[in-house]
Amino acid sequence: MNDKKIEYFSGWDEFLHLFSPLQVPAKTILLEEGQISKKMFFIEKGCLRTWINNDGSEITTRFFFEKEFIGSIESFLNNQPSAYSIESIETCKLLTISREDYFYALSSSAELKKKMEEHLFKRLFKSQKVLYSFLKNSPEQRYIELLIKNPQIIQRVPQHYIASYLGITPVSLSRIRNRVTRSRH
Amino acid sequence: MNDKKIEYFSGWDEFLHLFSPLQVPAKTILLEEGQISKKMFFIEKGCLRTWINNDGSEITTRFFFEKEFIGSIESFLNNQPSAYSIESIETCKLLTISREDYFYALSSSAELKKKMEEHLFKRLFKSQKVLYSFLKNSPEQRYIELLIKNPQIIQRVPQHYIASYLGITPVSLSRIRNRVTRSRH
DNA sequence: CGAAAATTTGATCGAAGTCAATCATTGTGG
DNA sequence: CCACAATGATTGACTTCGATCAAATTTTCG
Repeated sequence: MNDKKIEYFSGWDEFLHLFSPLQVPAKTILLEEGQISKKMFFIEKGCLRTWINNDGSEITTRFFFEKEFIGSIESFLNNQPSAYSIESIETCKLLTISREDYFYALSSSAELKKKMEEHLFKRLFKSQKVLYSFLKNSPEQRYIELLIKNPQIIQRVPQHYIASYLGITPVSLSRIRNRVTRSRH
Repeated sequence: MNDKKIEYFSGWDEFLHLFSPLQVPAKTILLEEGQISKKMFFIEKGCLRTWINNDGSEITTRFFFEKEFIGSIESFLNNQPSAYSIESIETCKLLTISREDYFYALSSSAELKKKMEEHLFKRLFKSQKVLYSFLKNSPEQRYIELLIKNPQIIQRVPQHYIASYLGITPVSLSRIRNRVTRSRH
């Protein structure tokens, strides 16, 4: 592992040996809804999504990109079935760590433990903010917000995933895109 | 304070002296959006709501009832402006605790600290579940869900607050209620 | 009781859903 | 590397449902 990787891992430096590399093609399911999460993944390259099943149709709940950790924390921490699936969107280079090693690292480093707590906090706020956006805004407004705040999602992710993330159908998203780009002519 | 109250407070028993009682009439604002939270409230009697401002119109984000703590935890913990306001819906009997005393209690009791962490977790999951409900369900389905899972909200809270909580207008909620009760005839 | 607030009802509009067809892009095997 | 199949995105026609504006009715509360 080179220095660049180490930089991503502030706090994790001394535990690099606990991670093992994993390369997966697009559309690989790393964790299935209902299963208990045994691993966390650090994304070196590529992007992934989490999704929940809704009567056979998939609803994407979040996207993840380079330098982020992805995993079903709730499942991982409480040893409970995951509420969602994790799937690669692109070919991904990942670093995986087992449940045991993850907890070992956390228990060995107060710094990591604190980071973990902060991370959970941030997720809570983020989740609240997304919810507020649903309460406040129309699908079109949410799309425009995404376009401004998370352009890489628009650029890298297939549209039908984005549609379900916005709570609408691919057909409606296509029409919204048409409206929006037209009005910016 | 009688035994009944103490029972609500499992973990807080030894810190009862840090709380002071407060009675407020309906529609009293206990914390205003943008201000830094100085207090947490334990609800002995009554119900309250949190709400955010959206271009002058209020959007209710959550309801709180007896035996719950209410406060802007994010503001409280990080000493930052609150994202939402806190307001009584009914006349309320509250127990208030200051920021300082709250932290003092938490630092004195590992049990309380653990409870606090678990509480934050639960909030995260709850927030996610509500978000998933918005992604999966129509306003009508969300109303029916509320009717089944949180009947006391329907019973005790004025409809226009519930409407904004569901992400719709009071007019639409009235029509949904009409449809739903009609179909159950 | 009477005023204010909340809820209901009516009419109309617009945006998202659905179904279906077409067009574009991607990816795979010969 | 091309051909063709599969998948994804767009467009059209139509339906449904929530938003809006306005008025009427009911409830709440001083």
